[in-house]
Amino acid sequence: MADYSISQLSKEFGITTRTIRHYEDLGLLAPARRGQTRVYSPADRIRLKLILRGKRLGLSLDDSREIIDMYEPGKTNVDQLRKLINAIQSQRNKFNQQLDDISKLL
Amino acid sequence: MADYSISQLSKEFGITTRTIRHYEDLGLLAPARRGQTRVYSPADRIRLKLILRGKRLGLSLDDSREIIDMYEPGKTNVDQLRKLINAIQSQRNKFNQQLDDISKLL
DNA sequence: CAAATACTTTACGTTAACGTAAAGGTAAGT
DNA sequence: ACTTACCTTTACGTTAACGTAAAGTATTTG
Repeated sequence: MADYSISQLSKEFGITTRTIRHYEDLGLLAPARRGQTRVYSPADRIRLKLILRGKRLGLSLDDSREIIDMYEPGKTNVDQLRKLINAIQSQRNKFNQQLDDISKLL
Repeated sequence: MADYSISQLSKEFGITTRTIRHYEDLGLLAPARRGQTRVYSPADRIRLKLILRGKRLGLSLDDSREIIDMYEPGKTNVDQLRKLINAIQSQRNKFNQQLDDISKLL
C-alpha cells in the first residue's frame, strides 16, 4: 500500500512525469503495472532518489544506471557506498556555495 | 611576437581547433586576423585558459562568457576572483578524487 | 452521463557543445 | 609545378536529457 503514482513522485522530487518515464526508457527504473498504469514501490522510489542524487553529483544517467545496478547483486558495502555518496554530496554543496559566492562578488 | 596560431593553442590545451572556433562563434574569443588567419595574443590565450577552467568547474560557455567579460571593465578584484577560482578548483579536484574512490570501490 | 483528472504511448522538437566532412585559400619545402 | 601542412568558411550530424504536443484510455466527481 505504500506505493506511489508517477505524478506523486514527480511532485515529491520536483521533476516532470516525462523525466521519470525517460529514466524508465533508459532502463533506470522498472515500476510494476496495475493494468497500464505504473505503480512505484518504495524501492522504486529509492532508486529514483539515487538517480537524482547522482545527477546532482554530475553523473550521467548511464553512469547512474551502472552504479545503481551494482547495488542489487551482492548487497555488499551498501553502507560504505552510501557514506561515500553522502560525503561527496556535502562536498558538492560546499562547491556550489562557492560558486554562489562568486556570482555575489560579481 | 608572443602570438599563437589556432593549432598551437589546440595542442597546448588538448582541444580541437573546432572547439576554439566554436568559442569564437559564441563570442568568447575575438582573436586578431593576419589576412584570414586567426592570430591569438597572450591575452587571448588567457581568455581561453579561463574558459577551460570554467568548463572544468562545470560552467556553461554562456556563464563563462559573462564572467570573463566582467574581467575587463573595472579590472577590479581580479586577484580576489583569481583566488576564489583557484580555491574552487582545488575543491573540485578533491571532488573528482572522491569520485575516483567510488569507482575503485565498485 | 458528461466533464474533469490522471494515466498511457508515440513521436517530433530543443539546447549545448562540439564532431565531421566538404571545398577551397596560402605558404613552405623539394 | 607538385605535394604537404595549415588555415579558412559553411553546414549538416551527434549525444544527452529531457520538452512538448497529439491522441487515446480510464477513473473520479458534480
